[in-house]
Amino acid sequence: MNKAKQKRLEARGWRVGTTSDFLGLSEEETALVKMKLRLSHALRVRREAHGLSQVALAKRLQSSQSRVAKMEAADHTVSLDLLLRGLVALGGTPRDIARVLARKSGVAA
Amino acid sequence: MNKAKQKRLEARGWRVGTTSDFLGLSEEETALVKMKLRLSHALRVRREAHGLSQVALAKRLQSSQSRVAKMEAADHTVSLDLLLRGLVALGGTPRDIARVLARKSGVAA
DNA sequence: TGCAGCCATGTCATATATGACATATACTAA
DNA sequence: TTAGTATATGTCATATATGACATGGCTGCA
Repeated sequence: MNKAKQKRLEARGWRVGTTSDFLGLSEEETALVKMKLRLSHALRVRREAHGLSQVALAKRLQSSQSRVAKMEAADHTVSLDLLLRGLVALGGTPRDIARVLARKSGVAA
Repeated sequence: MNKAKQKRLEARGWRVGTTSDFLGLSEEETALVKMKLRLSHALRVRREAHGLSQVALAKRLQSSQSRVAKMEAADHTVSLDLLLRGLVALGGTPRDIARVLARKSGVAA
């Protein structure tokens, strides 16, 4: 179980341990993981809202299906950069993306 | 003159050409550049607010002075990732950072 | 039974970002 | 002047992220 999955469970209300530092997550690491999870979740929600498959989004991004899958899984090999580019490719504006980052639960569209 | 500097001038009100696509910036590229500029500006503002030199911040980030300088210059060799890590290292929360992304002008603290 | 579309996951060669270093400029104080 | 501090900028070896590919699971449909 890696940190990302760990954090995702918690974000969905599982309250593993004391929410934050179950495994040695520094405060700064948790902030980054939190952002990553929000972005990756929003990516999936929006991709589906657009009726696109991972393959279709990958084409827009000049990337590959496997990478899109990893993006949505908040894989540790995926940068925040790439997630931001993904959201932008789905029509997200800076203001949109700001809302995603600020939101506690990844709401729709 | 690269795209970043181009965009920064414009953000400060220079209105180079027709603001946006003076050089062939796609809409998606401008969104990303916009975010980068807001983050880099916020980084400088906050670093100074904390009374830190670039060297001091670099130490916190386990990076180097030159890289911090490039971060604040929105250099093309700097990722959004690194900028986000920089802001987090200065105490920025996801919500804080969201405000930075949404803001038109990089306000303080 | 296929078979096709969609997604997950692992591997790998290469592209890109990064820290470190050198060096330059600007400003201040002695 | 010289010295010290802060910042800017270019280069480079290496670390990391990326696209591509292979493969497997799952669902629905012929």
